[in-house]
Amino acid sequence: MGDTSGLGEPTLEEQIAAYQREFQDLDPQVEKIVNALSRLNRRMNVAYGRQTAELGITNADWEVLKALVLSGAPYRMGPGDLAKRLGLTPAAMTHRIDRMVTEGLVDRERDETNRVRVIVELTSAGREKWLEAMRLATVFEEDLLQDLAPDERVMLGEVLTRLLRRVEHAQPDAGGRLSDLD
Amino acid sequence: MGDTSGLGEPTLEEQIAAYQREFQDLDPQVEKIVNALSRLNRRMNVAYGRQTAELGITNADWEVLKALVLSGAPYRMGPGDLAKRLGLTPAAMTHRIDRMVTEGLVDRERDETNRVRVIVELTSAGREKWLEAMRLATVFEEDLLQDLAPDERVMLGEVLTRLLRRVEHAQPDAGGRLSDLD
DNA sequence: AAGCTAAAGTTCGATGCTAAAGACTACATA
DNA sequence: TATGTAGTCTTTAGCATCGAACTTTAGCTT
Repeated sequence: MGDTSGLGEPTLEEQIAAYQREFQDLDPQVEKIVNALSRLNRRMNVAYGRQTAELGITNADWEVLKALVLSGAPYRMGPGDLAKRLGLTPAAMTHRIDRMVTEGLVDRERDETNRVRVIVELTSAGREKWLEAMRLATVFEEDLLQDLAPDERVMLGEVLTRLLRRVEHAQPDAGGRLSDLD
Repeated sequence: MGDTSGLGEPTLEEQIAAYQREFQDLDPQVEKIVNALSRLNRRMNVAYGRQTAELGITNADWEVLKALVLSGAPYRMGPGDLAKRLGLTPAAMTHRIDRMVTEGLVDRERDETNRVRVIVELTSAGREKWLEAMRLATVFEEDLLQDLAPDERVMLGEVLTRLLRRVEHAQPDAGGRLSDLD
């Protein structure tokens, strides 16, 4: 008992209560924050996934496009750098690029100055896809934060970056195999 | 150039600047919050992954143990319910349970009252693993929030649950195939 | 009671990932 | 110039996942 919707997921409050029932020495305030962060992130990823699907690409594609665009003009990176940036193995990057080349989102060519290197370059179609995805994403994000007053937004941003600084300092960029960048 | 550490990841500030450079009509405040949320979550998952690895289990195992424990004594669920709870297909659940049975974390038996059903039950070893994982997790979580004053914690919890309520109301539990529960 | 329908779980084929091995290129050194 | 060495990408083998087909069981319907 206690499950609100069928079995999909208990409410956050129910879940915290269950944690307290099964584990002593638990700070409900901490658990509330941490679990809300996780859930929020999952919901955001679901939303992004819907939007990219709507555009005919995958979240995986979107990540690559994002990395290329954010690298700045002329929107070129090597597969190895892309892999590091996205937290993938180079092997996975090879296949991902294979697919994206056939989809026309990026071009792959050999670096003529160093023929062991490969250059992945954003196509104009790829850049356009990224822009469309960004338009959808920003609408969703603005809607998500709609209920927050301006000063709450400032405060939230400040607190989150403080947490981030703490955890990034603690684990100074260990090759985190847990994708889902930014 | 702007990249702080090799290529692993730009700082949050650098990234926001890149977004603004490549995309007009962007609210940096919103983007800061959203990107901080994503990064924070990824770092947390990396940390949890290290801890579970330390205990000789995977994050996948941990999710299943969590669902079983939080379901309350006698810590039994069907594979289908577990799959819904974790956002997996029943097929994936079958294999995951196979592995966890051989690891001694759960037992699998047929339901005698309805022989098409299967019951997955937490073993005492499984419960003990979950408790150990929780001990590690709570230490990490408390450390993460260490710099937050009590009133900041209250505020953060309140704001996050407000965001969560908004997004959960918007997508009322669509079978989000994006794992990483709670 | 026989057969239909729905539900639960497993099996099958394909995809994407990792880790490790392999192939190729550039650069340094002798 | 020959060769070792490091770096970059690709290939291979193994594993987890998904979507869909399949098997088994329970409960209805007639």
